[in-house]
Amino acid sequence: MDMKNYPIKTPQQLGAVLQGCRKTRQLTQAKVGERVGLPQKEISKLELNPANTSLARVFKLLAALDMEIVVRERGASGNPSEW
Amino acid sequence: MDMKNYPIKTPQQLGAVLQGCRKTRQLTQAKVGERVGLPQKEISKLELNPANTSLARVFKLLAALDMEIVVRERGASGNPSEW
DNA sequence: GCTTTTTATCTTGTATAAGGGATAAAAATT
DNA sequence: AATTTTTATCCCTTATACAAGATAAAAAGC
Repeated sequence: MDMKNYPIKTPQQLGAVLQGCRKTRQLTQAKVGERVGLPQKEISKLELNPANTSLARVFKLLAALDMEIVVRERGASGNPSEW
Repeated sequence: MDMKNYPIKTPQQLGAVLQGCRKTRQLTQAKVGERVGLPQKEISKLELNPANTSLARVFKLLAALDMEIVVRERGASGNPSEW
């Protein structure tokens, strides 16, 4: 399952995708944490249980991974139900 | 400027896009708040100053607007520098 | 199997977001 | 321009995310 262009509807899905991106880049939680100024445990929490983490934090992580997001209507191309 | 497929790199950009989606649907902050079980003022804050709002809240709002997000590498198609 | 690395989970203290309630300010409608 | 609707901003209390520090648990490497 490709992480790319995967439609995300829940915090947990986002956490999983961020974890995938980090692994793709061969980075440890500690390394990423350094980049964004967070302790390793916070990266862990963000990947596993991100529901209550702040947007600021998420966007910092996205930047560190050279990623961005796009908002679109549900059911647009890439929807699993069409795969 | 079209909200659709607009690359988002900051919480504020996301807030603005969410506001745009809401207006497109002709919904007031109060109406949207009803849908997601939040008072109007919280919607206001989320649109204007979303940095410290939680993912859970954002995804609730996305659902109420029938939207989803996608994560992708920066500089992918749709990047303003290519427009 | 043992060691090292990586990730997950505790505790405690502190800062701040959330939410009710109220209201000011701004925009829209007539 | 007056009224109604919509949005932004106060106060106050409560709940909880955050952070540091420590450590357990799991994975990877030898």
